[in-house]
Amino acid sequence: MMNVRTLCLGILFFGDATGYEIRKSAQEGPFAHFIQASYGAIYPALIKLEQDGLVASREERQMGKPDRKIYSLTPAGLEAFKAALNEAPQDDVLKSEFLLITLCAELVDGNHLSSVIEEKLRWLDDKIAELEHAQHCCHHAGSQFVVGYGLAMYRAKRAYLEQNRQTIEAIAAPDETVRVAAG
Amino acid sequence: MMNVRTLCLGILFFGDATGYEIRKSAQEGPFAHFIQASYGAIYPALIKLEQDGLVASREERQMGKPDRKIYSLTPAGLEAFKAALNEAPQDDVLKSEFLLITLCAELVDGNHLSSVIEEKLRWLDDKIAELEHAQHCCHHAGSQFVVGYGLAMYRAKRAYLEQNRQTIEAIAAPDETVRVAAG
DNA sequence: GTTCACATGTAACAGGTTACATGATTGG
DNA sequence: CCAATCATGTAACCTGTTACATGTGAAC
Repeated sequence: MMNVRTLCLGILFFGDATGYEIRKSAQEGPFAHFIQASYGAIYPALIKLEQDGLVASREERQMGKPDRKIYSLTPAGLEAFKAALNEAPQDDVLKSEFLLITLCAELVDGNHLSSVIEEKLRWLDDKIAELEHAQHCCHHAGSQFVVGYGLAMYRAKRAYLEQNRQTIEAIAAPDETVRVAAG
Repeated sequence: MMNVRTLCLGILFFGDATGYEIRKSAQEGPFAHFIQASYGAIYPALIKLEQDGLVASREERQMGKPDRKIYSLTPAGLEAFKAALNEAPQDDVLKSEFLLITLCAELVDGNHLSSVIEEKLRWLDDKIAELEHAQHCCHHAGSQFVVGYGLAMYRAKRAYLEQNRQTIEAIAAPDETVRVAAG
């Protein structure tokens, strides 16, 4: 169910948008933490969706900027989206290179491990700040729920990481070990 | 970096295993929450890894059961794995149909939404129990860290979900709305 | 007797990503 | 002047999934 098609329908449910804007919603913004898609997937999906009558487009000429093609959900599109939502969801999937690195900390250069952790903490701080901001701006119930869910998750990760980083940093490989081995 | 190849090397780092066992590690067990792979990806990957000299295999005949091909990491394989770990990790990726459903709760049948939430709670309880068990069994620092991380995450999700479910259940579509619309 | 766990492998297919192609305007 | 943002789209490619093919023994 959760392919780029459904994703486009979902974003259009919240308002008309161009392919460019849909990709931005999937890349940044408060819902980016559980959604992702690239141009190469979105544009063909929108074309197909229009052929299937689930979305409609109107073109808009702009001065200076390129023309934009604004898509909107058709009644049939809304029904299709509803139908997708009312199916049983698949299990959530997390892919984390970060956790693989921490899992095998003894094979990782101490400096590298620390910098990876620092970066992760900074990234989490950014996300938390972004979601806290979104929480105060948006008053749609579903959005608030999802943003709150993300916040709870990120805060838990951040707290755990800060409190337990030393357990893996202690077993990380000293500088030279890895440098020699890799050479 | 985190493709099935690297995943196989990672699992073999913890001990020799067959393709069947590698897939089990990726599917169930304490690391399943950030790793995934199917037979169709693992077996070809192992064959390729052996051609590249990163793993070695020995065959074992068994009475009653099919023969098994036990793979182990070669020194070159260990170096390749180390090199992968010492690169900058890509951002974690979460795909969640569950969150898309909650985001658009007003389009979802109330009964369906509640049953999806109940199922999610049960799933989280199972995972939490599994990880709590793993925490007491395994004394490897990296494993403990990763299991603890997963626990912190799942507990935060569970608590948030239980405390906030009514905010979306309140706006879910009453029974008939969806049934009529979908018909 | 039928389903599950063990065990390996292939092939068709789906679903995406990355890079390319194009081009104007604005801000540093 | 160079980079970034806006804006759409294609094509080659990669990676992985699902389903198929095959077979035994144990448990229910």
